[in-house]
Amino acid sequence: MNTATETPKLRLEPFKVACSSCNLRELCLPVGLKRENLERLDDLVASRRNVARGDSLFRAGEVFQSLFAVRTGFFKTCVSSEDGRDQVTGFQMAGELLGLDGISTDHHTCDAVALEDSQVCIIPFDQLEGLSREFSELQHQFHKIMSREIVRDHGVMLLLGSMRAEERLAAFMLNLTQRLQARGFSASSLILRMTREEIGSYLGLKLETVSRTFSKFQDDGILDVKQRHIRVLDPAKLQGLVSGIAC
Amino acid sequence: MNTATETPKLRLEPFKVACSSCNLRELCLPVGLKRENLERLDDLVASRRNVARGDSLFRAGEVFQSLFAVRTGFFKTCVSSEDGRDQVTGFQMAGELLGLDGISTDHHTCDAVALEDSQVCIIPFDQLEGLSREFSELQHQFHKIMSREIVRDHGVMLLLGSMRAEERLAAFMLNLTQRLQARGFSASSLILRMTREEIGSYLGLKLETVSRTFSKFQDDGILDVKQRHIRVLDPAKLQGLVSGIAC
DNA sequence: CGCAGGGCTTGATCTGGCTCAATTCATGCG
DNA sequence: CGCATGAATTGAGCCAGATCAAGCCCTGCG
Repeated sequence: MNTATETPKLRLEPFKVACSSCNLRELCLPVGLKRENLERLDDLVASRRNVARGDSLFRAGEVFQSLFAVRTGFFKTCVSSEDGRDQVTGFQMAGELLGLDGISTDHHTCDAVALEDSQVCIIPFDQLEGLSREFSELQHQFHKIMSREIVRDHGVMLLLGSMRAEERLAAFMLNLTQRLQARGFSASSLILRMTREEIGSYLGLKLETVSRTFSKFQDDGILDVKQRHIRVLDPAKLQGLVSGIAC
Repeated sequence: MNTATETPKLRLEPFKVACSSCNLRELCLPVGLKRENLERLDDLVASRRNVARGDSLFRAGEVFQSLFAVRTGFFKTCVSSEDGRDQVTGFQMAGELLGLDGISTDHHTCDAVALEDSQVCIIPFDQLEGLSREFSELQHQFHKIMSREIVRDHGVMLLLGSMRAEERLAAFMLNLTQRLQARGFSASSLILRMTREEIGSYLGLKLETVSRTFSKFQDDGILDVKQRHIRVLDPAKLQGLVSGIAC
């Protein structure tokens, strides 16, 4: 059926993508690993899992066994309180790790939900601990990743604890574009994978406030907003808002 | 001068407190360590540092070299944004670790300030990584501690993102009493080491709101508040507020 | 194609927590 | 001891963002 568009096979490509040849290796767990140790990591991170949009990768309460590295797609994580309140704690894109919260009690403490069809690499945690006892670079990189998550969380606390709606959304958009840029995407044009309500939950705002603030940024010539299609027209003004300039 | 109250010296006590004989070892880094490995940890955590009330243990921007375990006293950590906004990200008491944020960039990203005269154990981080490559129990316990910090941060995000002032203060008081209780203190009577402003910063509220909410809890018979002396009269009502009951 | 339903926008109104301000209280210091 | 100073309380008024409500847009499905 597909013969007309058959791709040329110049060399034998491994069917699965290994860490050692993954284009995310400079963002993900393998950072700083030597060639030979990278191959040991390949053995460990041997399997992958597809998660369809809307499905959850894991849920709070489930037993924790593995970390997951996002290969493609986009996730949100959310915690919920006893009385059903829900809080989005983060959005994860390619190269970012999911499941770190589960180490503390051997059970996941949040839900991870795919916001588009996604694929993750499965990293069995006991094996990761084993390998990181052998390679100090892997050990250190893993510690850095956990620490980075803590630092990120502190930043979100600062945002939630002391910023106004406009500043929160500006900080959010800036963070998103920076992370997309680090992955080779345009810093000025993007498609939001999450709803206004999910953004609102993350930023401690109601969806109407998020929507209104987007509209205001549009009026101010900072963004061009067409539903989930966003164009950043004036990144300097966004930065200014976050820094408290243009109060 | 003190001869009348001289304590009997039945056996030779080491002058310094070692991890292996520390009464916090069930809360701190040594959890799960075997006897013989504990002694290796003693060598690593060999020195301590006194921090007077109001002084900082470290500041954002300083080079990160060591973690610190609170031995006695009480700390706050706070991050600040470019424009000088300040956010308290946590309060730390005996047995809790400070400095985890520094691993990610080799520089501290927050200030740690003693809220009363305190003493910390110094844990050189490269040595900790070395030892945790030898002992998987130490490695795992350290990972659990980092993960627990992430889980705690997510809880704070939930609080900041979706709770009302009363619920926030109730959650805060409950958390504080539980941690004090785990350390052998009364769960019903405590002295706050921080100001209303610091509580407010942590909870995303203004100091006046914190003060008013304390007064309301007093009126409702939930707490007895005399400045920084707090008596918990009705822990069930506190719990109810957090759980969204008694709306 | 038409319609259902979820997501988004926008308007009107309300309110919890903020701001500003005045006192009181506790503590440490000359 | 008395005073200075920072911390806490309390009141009055206000406003950013929540809530309630209506309508629009886009997508997918029968």
